[in-house]
Amino acid sequence: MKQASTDTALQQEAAAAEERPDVSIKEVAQLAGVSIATVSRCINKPEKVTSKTRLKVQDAIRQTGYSPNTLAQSFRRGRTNIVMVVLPSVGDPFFTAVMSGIRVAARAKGYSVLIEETQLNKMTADEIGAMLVSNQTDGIILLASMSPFGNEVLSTKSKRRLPIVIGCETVSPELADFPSVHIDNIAAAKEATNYLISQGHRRIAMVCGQASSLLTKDRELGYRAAMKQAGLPIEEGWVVEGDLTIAGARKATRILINHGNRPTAIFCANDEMAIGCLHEIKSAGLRVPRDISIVGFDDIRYAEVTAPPLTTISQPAEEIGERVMYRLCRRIEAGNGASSTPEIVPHKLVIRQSVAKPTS
Amino acid sequence: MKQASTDTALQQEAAAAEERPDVSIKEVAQLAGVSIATVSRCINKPEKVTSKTRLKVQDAIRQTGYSPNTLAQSFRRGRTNIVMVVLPSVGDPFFTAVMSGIRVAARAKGYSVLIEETQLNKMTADEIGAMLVSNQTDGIILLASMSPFGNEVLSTKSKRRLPIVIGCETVSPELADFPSVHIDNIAAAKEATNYLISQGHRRIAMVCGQASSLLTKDRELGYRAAMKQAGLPIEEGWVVEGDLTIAGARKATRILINHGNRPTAIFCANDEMAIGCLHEIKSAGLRVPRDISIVGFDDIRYAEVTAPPLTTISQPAEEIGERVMYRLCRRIEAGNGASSTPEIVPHKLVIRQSVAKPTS
DNA sequence: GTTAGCAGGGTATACGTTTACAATTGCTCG
DNA sequence: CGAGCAATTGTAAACGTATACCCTGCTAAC
Repeated sequence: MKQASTDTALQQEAAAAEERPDVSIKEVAQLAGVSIATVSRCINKPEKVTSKTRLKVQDAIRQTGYSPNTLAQSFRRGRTNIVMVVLPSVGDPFFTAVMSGIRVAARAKGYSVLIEETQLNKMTADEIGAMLVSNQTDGIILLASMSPFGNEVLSTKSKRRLPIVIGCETVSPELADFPSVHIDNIAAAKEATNYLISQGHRRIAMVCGQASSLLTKDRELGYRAAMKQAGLPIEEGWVVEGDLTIAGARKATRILINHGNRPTAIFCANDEMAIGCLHEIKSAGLRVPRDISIVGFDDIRYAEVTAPPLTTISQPAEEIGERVMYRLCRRIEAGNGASSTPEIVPHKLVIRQSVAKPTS
Repeated sequence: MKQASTDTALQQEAAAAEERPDVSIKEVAQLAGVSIATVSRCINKPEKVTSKTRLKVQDAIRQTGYSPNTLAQSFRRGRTNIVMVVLPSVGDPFFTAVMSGIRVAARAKGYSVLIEETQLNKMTADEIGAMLVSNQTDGIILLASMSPFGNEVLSTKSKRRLPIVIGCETVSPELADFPSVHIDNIAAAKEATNYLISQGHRRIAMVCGQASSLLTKDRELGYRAAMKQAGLPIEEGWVVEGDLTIAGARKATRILINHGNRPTAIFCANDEMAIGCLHEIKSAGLRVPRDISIVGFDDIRYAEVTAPPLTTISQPAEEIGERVMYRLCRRIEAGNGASSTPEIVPHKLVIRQSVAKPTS
């Protein structure tokens, strides 16, 4: 009896010291008078355990303030419940929208998400490799093209059976065995360009992204296809490269404004650049859309609050995020058995006020 | 000899099967003809090993395509080299700028970063707790106030010695033992308000953030202080709550526009809302700054491309991010011994064109 | 030539969990 | 009442790494 009361005191003490950093399953087992296996089962497969012992164990857990050591669990189970998403830049509102979608799906499935940027501090292929190799993650979502780093990195990981899915980015043929979800960038860019053409524009320029970005490369392809189809020439110097940022686009736009044969419309590979473009045109004392029309791409949330509001291609960003995350989950659960057909989601041309009929 | 050549063949095969998922340190040791301890030392403390054996081991590593199991390492060492950052929303350009700073510091220090949002799907206190408890991280950076969830969560973790630092957010007294880095929000808001007053405004309203956000609460405090100091009244209904989003601000602004005693200037608790405010005013057929002046807060990169460009308070976002990450590192390395004095970084009023003298 | 010192490498244990397998208990049914 | 079976619990091994400790052999100082 005396002994028992001492025990109780000790328990109280343990309870007071709540959340000591070092309570392990062992102490819980001891306190509950069961084996560690039983404690483990109580937590992971409660149905495998008598309600009586379960109660004992739950009490002990409460008293010790025990919570399982996630590191040990990850180690033992071989999974971390963390997924990595690789994107060009967290600053781009479009990608953050996709991230939102990813995140809600991740939460639903019990995953945390680790974010890596490729754009920031231009990573080397080695760094990318190192990044992918550190198996702290159960899978990877690529929102950024890895092609600048060589796709071998990917196939290597693929061999290692680390699930990878691709979002937004068009998938190059050699990566066809990765699931992907994205819009039809070529068709969308074509649609944007055709809209300008339908408004009477003939001198249409483009501010595209870096060559390294497949995604924007596709948009350039769509633009060129539309121009060709309409029998319109693309003058030397009408396709200039921004770097997907406002500043880059301003520089690019200045070139277009000073072009001997100034375009009456500019198609930008994303809205971020369209905003830069818009601002640069206004800074030059020209007016949008009267002097130059602009079409953007992505329909970020700032697109409708610019002056004038931006005509642009809208992508279902959150939806892409959710879908891509679910695809990844399927890959994690079912292995390479899970389907790898690309999932094409619909885009939409959103007409606002940055396009008018040309005056010249 | 024959045996040897067979071995070689096997090695080649292993090399071909590069990156098999299951090469462990054991196989490397066997191939190199040393113990696993030596292999481990070669990797972690190369100076503790003869260059001859080091070479042997490195060869073996190359041939097997071995890379250490990060999960096992984390488990053994008790650290993951992952830090978590908790912020209200990844969509806000200000926070993504802070994230950039965090990320460069993290990269420099060899950390990955895990992101959690509080705003998205309103988390419950329990969820927050669970989030913090999963010890997959070596430390936490809080860019969002935890006060809506009760600060006990934090003190609990603190007891567990999980390093926590606070960024951007003003630190409430009971959390004073956490290091923090932020601007003086009250002073900055005062400065913004005083600028409006100096331009002749007397009817100044404010669009503030949710009550749950200490950060924006401080800005409201600064605004009120400046008004009081200038002897200006704050009419009933002049302080309206946005939710830090464009949409929320538009709703709030509509109320202000329709106020019986319409303000001639509006101070917004962040730029995101200032953009919404700006747009709503223009939608109502009024002009900025002629009819209503606007001052924002944060100086996000869109602030200079609005029409008119936004007068706002600039924070050194990237710098805050870097500093806060370094503070966290010090906490991780030195424990609670590391200093916990708040680090105040300078803000700056950036005058653009959204403020004019009042006409009425 | 002997020994202290030391550096390099091996042996073996521990980290906290999960789980296959063994052992025990309790129960049912003949 | 005992055999057999199912349900429950215990035992112990394993995951891959890092490291404390020990052993070996070499060098240098006397």
